[in-house]
Amino acid sequence: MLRKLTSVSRLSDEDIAAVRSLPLMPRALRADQDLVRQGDRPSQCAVIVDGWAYRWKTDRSGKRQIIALHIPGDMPDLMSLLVPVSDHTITTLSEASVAFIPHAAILELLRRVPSLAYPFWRDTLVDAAVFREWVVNVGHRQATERLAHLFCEMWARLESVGLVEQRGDARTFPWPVTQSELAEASGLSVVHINRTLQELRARGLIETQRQSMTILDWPKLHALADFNADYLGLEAPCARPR
Amino acid sequence: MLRKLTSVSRLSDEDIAAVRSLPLMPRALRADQDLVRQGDRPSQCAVIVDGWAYRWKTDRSGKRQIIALHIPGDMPDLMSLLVPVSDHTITTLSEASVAFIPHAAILELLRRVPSLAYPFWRDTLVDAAVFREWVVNVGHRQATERLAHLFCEMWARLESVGLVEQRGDARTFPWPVTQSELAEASGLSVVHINRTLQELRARGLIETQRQSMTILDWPKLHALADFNADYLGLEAPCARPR
DNA sequence: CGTCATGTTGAGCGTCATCAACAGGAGTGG
DNA sequence: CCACTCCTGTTGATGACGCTCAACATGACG
Repeated sequence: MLRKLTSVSRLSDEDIAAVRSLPLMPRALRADQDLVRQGDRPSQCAVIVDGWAYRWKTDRSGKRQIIALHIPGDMPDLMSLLVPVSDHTITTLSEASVAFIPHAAILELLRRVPSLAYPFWRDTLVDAAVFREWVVNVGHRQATERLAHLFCEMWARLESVGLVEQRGDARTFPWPVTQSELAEASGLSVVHINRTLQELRARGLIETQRQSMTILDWPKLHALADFNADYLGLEAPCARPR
Repeated sequence: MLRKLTSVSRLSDEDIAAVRSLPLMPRALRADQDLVRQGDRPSQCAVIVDGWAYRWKTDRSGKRQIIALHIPGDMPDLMSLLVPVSDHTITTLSEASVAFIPHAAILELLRRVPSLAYPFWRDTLVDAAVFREWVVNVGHRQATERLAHLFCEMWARLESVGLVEQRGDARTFPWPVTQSELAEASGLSVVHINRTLQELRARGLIETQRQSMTILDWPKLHALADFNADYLGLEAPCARPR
């Protein structure tokens, strides 16, 4: 599982072994548990091994905005290594198993093998690219396109870690996200999410099952969303310097 | 000017000298010139010495979404060091002077002084934090609060590089952003921007001059925006590892 | 069998987009 | 110096997209 960490990030060589040597503190979590709270000063980073998590902020009025969804292989608080105080909360979306790695161990590793900083750094850059795309998404796409884009993104990310299933044209993947969480992630109301999902279903683009989602017509969904996966940095794992 | 690069980023010591030794290729640009285009593979990073720039993406229909505003001291395409292909375009907003630094020189510097990677890395993390806040901003704030938040953010960033002027309660700073650019940055229409600005002026919160803006009532604007500057990582420059 | 979380539907209304027109200033060329 | 154009800001009218409130349906779970 942890191999994803590096393979998703980008190519590496025998320092995969070095990364593997990092001490992992595995932990099983139920849904809706906080990994990191806003204002915390974590002393370790979390790697999601199984299950989903999300990051969110809240405003004065108490309404939440989900700013990122995280799937197995992600290190949602890698930033805590360098930015001491977290500016948001990270919560499990489903049952999840998470491995914690002490900051000290990572820093020590980077001291021994300085060039390993690049893959981690690049991971945070891809993270930032995803945020940029979310700005575009919530900034000026209509509800249907907005959801379509989100589904395309999540499909692409899940696909890169082998968590999708393709049968004919249908692409199925786990989807533990409720409509109200989807509303908080997309900046729409629950009611409107509901109707927009119905529209996407009626147009034959997607299908939802209990805890999973199926994209029935990828070309159309893709076109509707105006989706371009480049920003995910998945296809061109960068030859890292040094 | 370049001292801002490190001072804004975070504390450093005598390797400021090392950073200073980087070869700079200064260039004067007029407004509306592209620094980097979507799809480019830059071989150098840009540091904004004077003037403003912005990053944007466009969708199929041709409408632009501005995803970031950049001010003197920023390195808007630092990411190009590790992510070869740019997923967006960077354009000058005003007349600007920009210094370019070859990737090779930065990589060489980091090879000599590996721990210098941390300040640069942290810079990209703060960048990402700003994107997260933009997601919240365009995701679920109303027009007036959205603009108020943007003004607070830009004030805070400009203040940190000494580009604001305070006379009594009034805080004045350069503002080369037209209303239609503001619309593209905030995901609102030009017309609505215009009316929202009028409202902010009518409520005595801000005042706009030709190329500058004045915050007349910071407490009220701040409260309206629900602004919390923590995410900018300015007050707690992190003691860097190693 | 009740409770709770989630999903679904309807009605009414508000925020904000769109379309259109116009005003003022800056720069340009005659 | 005077059109002229272009860019920016401003205003009005109209309506759509999406929100809110409210009620109800469904399944999971104890």
